[in-house]
Parts: sequence; C-alpha cells; structure tokens
Amino acid sequence: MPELPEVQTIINGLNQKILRKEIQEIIEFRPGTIIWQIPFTSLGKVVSISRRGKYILLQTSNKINLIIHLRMTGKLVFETDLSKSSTHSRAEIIFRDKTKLIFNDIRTFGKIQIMKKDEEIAAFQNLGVEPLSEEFDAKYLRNELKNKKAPIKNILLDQRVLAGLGNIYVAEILFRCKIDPRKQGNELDLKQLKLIVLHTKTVLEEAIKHNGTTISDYRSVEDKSGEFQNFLKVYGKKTCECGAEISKIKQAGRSTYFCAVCQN
DNA sequence: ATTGCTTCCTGAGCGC
DNA sequence: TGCGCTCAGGAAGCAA
Repeated sequence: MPELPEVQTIINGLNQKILRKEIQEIIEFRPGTIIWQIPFTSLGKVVSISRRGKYILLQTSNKINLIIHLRMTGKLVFETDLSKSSTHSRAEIIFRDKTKLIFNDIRTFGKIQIMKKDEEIAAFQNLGVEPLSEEFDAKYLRNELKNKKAPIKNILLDQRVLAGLGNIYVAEILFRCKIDPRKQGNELDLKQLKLIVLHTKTVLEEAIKHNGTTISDYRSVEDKSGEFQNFLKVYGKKTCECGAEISKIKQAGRSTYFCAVCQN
C-alpha cells in the first residue's frame, strides 16, 4: 500500500520518535515476519533512519541494518504504552526506554530483514534511481525505455527502473502528463519523457507535503491519515474534470484508471 | 532480456 | 443475515 510519499512520511515520523533509542528486544508474533540474516546479536541504538524506494532503512550503532518493507498493508505505529497491541501486530521493536514500534500488517506481506551494515548495498542493488534525485531525468528515462515495448504504466511500476512509485501515483502522474497508460515505452517522444520526469517529481513532492495518500490502510507513525487523497484526479474516480467518464482497465493484473479523452 | 502470469494473505464490499 | 465472489495501494518467482 504505501508508496514513496507514504514511506517518506513514515521516515519523517520515525526520525521524530525513535532516533537514538536503544533497541532492547525484537519480538516476532507471526513467524516469517522477521528475517535474521545474521546470528542473533545485540543491535544497539538507532543511529539513522532513511528511505530507498519503498524500503525503510534503520541503521544501528552496532553496524546492523534493519530493512523494513511494508508491502500492501504494513504499518509502523509508535507506542508509549508497552501493554498496547492489536490483532494484526506481527512484530514489535522494544526500546530500552519502555517505548516500542509496532509492526502491524493485515495481509502479512511485509517483512523486516536484519543484516550486517555491509549487506545494505546487496539488498538495494536491483532498485532503479530515486525519482526525486537529479539522476532521474529525461536522458535516463530515454535510455531505460528505448527497448521496452511494455505499456508505460507497467514500466513506471517496475522498481528496477524507478524506485518508489506504485499504482496510485503512476495513475496520477500519467494523467498530469496527458499520456495514455497503454502507450508503449519506446513510442514516447522526448517531450513526453520530460513531462513524465516533471510530473513525477511534482506529484511526489506535493504528496509528501500532504503526508501521503490514505485510501484505506495507510497511516503515519502517529496513526494519522494522509491528505493527498483529496488531490487525486483519476485514481478511484468516476468522472474526469473534463466531464468524460474515467476508464478502468487491467494492466499487469492491476487496475489502471485514466481518462481516454485527456490522455492519448 | 523482456513480458506477463501466479502467488503470498486477510478483509471489505457487493449481489443474491 | 449470510454466502460466495471479486477486489485491494506490492513484488518475487517462474515460464514463455
């Protein structure tokens, strides 16, 4: 569920709440949630919290990385009452100061990997560029798309090309570019590639400013909803602002919303 | 190499 | 009220 802006909002919250706290214990309620890639060891203090694509990276003073992926329904909720829990709590990170971070996940696709610091690169090596970085420009996109016949929608969802976009933001970005999501990657012209780069950055920045998009499950670390759902133009909509009906089709097994009048 | 199909799992919403 | 069906924001693994 969470895409880049939601993950970024969570990171911002975590930086307020758990930076410099010492990890006392990690409890796994549902087997398979925590993946220990090293023998069990003391983790130390949380020294940095950052994001790569949709992954959350916690680094500790003992040179250990915790890499968290929330997938569809994962949430991280900061809690000061150690006795509080919920039906979908899959794991908890308990801090020495008697606070905790609950990993809540209805559909159980989310994971927490624990590994040595040096293995961080391996975990991220298949990810494409960060959409908000300078590396992501029309030249990069042109190179990525030149041999691809897949629909542009599918390509933008591919984390190996661009790390962080999901179904909602791809729909919104293509709408703002007025590009048909079914268009083949290699058929787009330079002007269109520039539009994709521009709108990817502006949509993501706007969404981060509004603390992400809450359609159903997503919540911040403080269990608050985002607000960007109020600014969506096509995703989940029936009617376009031009008055035409929004089309809903399946691409790569996922629903795609677009306006056949505005996007072509 | 690229593309698309299936799968993991739970819950909400719909029609009957 | 309840049953069965479809759908859901992700991505790895596999086959063609």
